[in-house]
Amino acid sequence: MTSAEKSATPRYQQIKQDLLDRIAAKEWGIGEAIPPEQTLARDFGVARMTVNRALQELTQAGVLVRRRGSGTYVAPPRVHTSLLQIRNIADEIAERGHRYDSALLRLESVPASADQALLFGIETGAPLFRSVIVHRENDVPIQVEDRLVNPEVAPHYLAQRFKTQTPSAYLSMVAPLAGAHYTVEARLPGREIAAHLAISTKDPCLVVLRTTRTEDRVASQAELWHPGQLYQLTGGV
Amino acid sequence: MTSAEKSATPRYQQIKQDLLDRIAAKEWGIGEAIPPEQTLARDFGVARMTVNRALQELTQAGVLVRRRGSGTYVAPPRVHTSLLQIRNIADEIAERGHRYDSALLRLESVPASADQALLFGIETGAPLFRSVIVHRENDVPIQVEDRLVNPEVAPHYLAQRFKTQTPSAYLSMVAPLAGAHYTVEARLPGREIAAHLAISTKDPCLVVLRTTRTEDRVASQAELWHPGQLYQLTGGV
DNA sequence: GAGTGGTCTAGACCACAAT
DNA sequence: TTGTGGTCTAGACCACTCC
Repeated sequence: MTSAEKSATPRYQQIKQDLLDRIAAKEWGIGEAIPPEQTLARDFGVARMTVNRALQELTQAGVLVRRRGSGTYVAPPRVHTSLLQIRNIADEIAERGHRYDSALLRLESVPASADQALLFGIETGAPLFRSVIVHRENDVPIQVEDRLVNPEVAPHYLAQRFKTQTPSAYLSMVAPLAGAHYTVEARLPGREIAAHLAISTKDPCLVVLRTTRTEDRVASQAELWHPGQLYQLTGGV
Repeated sequence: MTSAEKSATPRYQQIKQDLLDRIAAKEWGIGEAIPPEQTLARDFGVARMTVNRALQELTQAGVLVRRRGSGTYVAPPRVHTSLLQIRNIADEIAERGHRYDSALLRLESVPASADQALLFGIETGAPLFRSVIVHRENDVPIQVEDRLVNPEVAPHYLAQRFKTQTPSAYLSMVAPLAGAHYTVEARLPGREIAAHLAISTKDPCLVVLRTTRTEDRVASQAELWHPGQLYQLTGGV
């Protein structure tokens, strides 16, 4: 290798990314075989074990399917249970034939706490954008969305008004989102959330914590608070 | 290598299992360091890369935490479930390296209400089987499972004891399950559920309502109650 | 039999943490 | 400086699939 250059990202990561890009570009269709390890190793100029690691991880992630003695294939897109298909709340309400509206309660820049800094990969105290919005269905509050946004991903976030477009729609417009991670739990609301939802602090809420990422960093973290009785996540297999 | 013996399971898998067992046996406590790769490689009599793979996978599974330059540590227990899969709670707990046990609280035949009759496609007042089980992880109640079962699908349901096999495992054994439907909501537990979960009636619970079907009818409907703070559903895209 | 993935080796150099 | 994990190499043998 002539190169003295140090790439920050390991070789197998680069290979994963390259393969992901080429799959996204439909270089290989669903169910189609990608080149064997030997070939990829030669093409990328690495040892077979390095390609193997990239392929193993993509397989574990459900992107590829491997069959010993046969080959490596592009996996069919995973059908996310609709439990996961947490949709744009405005669309969802419109689909029910109801009236949707929202109110922007906060839109500000806040210094990152240590935890937040770690999550977003920025320095503690560095600015993060924050929006708090209440979403209503037929005038009934149905979700309070408390969102932190990475300024590097959406530098003009604070200039939005979020009347015609939800933050999540805006974000997916300005930055291609590569993935999301969810947690769902039951919690009691604080005073402020309870007030916005027009419920008591003793009424249980369904809280969806959602982290979205672009290719290389965390774009946004949202806490979605719903009255437990009014809101349900549903899905099937 | 003198050995001609073929172990069906690969070496790194055996190493993973061995480490899981030793963690379960509290050979190393939470946050404590396990021996470095070098040492493990010597002890197991394998190359460092083989130990490395075992440790990588346990790290990815959340069992270990690794810090470059420092060491490998036993991760704090997670209490998570994938939204994506219908998993057996016993397996899930075992996978975390924890101790699972359960208690059968009720096992009876009940007359179907009108709603239930409609759901199961039987006549109102016709018998339905019902079981109530509390599932525990390291002696902490983590789920109360209140389940109704279609007697036509599992006629011998009441003869089970559900000690070594959960109802869901039993059902998928006696009847091929064709699909499932979920609802998740936040609710306050009634007196009985709260007692079984050892929480207060004011503590919010995450309730998963799950209906499973065979090819042609509803096999079972379950209410799975979890303490809101202890239990989270997680998923990603 | 040829080609594929699954696993394993015995080294190596590096970045980073602890000291 | 020493020890740790992170990565990579250039081979190897095997089980399996496909022809």
